[in-house]
Amino acid sequence: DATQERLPAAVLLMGPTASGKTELAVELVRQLPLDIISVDSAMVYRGMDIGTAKPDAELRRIAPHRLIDILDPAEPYSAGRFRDDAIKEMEQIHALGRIPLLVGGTMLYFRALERGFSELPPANSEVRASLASDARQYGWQLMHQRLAAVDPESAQRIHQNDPQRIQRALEVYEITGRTLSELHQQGRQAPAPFRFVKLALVPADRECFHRRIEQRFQQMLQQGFLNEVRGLYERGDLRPEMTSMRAVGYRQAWRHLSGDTDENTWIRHAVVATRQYAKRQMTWLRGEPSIYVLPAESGSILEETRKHLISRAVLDDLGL
RNA sequence: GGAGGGGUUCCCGAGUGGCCAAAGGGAUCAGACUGUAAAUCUGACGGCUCAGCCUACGGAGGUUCGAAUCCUCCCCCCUCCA
Repeated sequence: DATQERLPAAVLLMGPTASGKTELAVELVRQLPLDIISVDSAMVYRGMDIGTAKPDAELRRIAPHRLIDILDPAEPYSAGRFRDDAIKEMEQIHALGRIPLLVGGTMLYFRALERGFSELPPANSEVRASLASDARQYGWQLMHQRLAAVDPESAQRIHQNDPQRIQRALEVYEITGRTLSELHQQGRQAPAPFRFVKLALVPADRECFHRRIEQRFQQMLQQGFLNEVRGLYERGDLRPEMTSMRAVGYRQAWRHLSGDTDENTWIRHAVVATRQYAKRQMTWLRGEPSIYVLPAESGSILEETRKHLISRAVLDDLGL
């Protein structure tokens, strides 16, 4: 832990959607030598602004966000790529004599940064396509059995109704000739070479929070969210199964635009999906070790956060 | 006024004498999470002093060993005819 202490600090600000992360981050940046890196699997996409609650141009002039708008929605992104990108950005920020502030809600990305992954091959679209086509023919139950034959350990861990994970496990085996469980046993990448100070914005009152989610969605609609998605829809090259178009809100709007749902229905579904997403994020947060929890509704969050950062000696390595 | 259809657990909706605290779906809650993660999946889901008991299928009675299911009356909703 002594070596750990010598590492430069990096601040992680986590929290479910609609908990006020961006606001807090921007305020912190105004007062402290922090530079923001976004930890968000949807904000990476250009042209997905309203539905991702991306900070607007003015906010970003005051508080630049890295890893926002780095991809076209037709391109895939992944946790692995995020890890590489984020470490690069963190090192750059450190080299400038500043401290990285990683803000977002994509919990797997935080996890990837802190704990790393095992040596696994990245996604391979051909292999995935061929597995998907097998699955269409035989059903995922049989695919799960196929997995059990080569990698019983993973098959036991992965539920037979979980197509995404079955596919991934089979993909890894097909590409490497080695099983996922075998590769897991060989350990993980090193954590990013930083000392993480973790903050979480967690809503204390669930009912209030749900109301807030609903209101925020209504706001997005007023800002023209549906038109934003219509623009993407009409490009013609995007498809609903792309990672970008599977994002909450976009997915439901897409279905509406293709005529599957009426206005009331898609809006209702989008709000529900947002709540459910937020709940999953909070499940991650509860299990997160050594995290400093701030009730999202509290009025003095900013002050409290500052004090905590100072007490954790975040600013010490800059000699502040 | 007449002829039909209907009122089921938070919502939608199946159930037509016992196997019904009641299919299925949704919501909600809880959980999992190693390169798709705003994804994908799992569990719980009337209450309790929990191998049992209590409350519950619009209301009140009745038939029956036994009713969400059958009968009577009442209340409410929908469609059509007048």
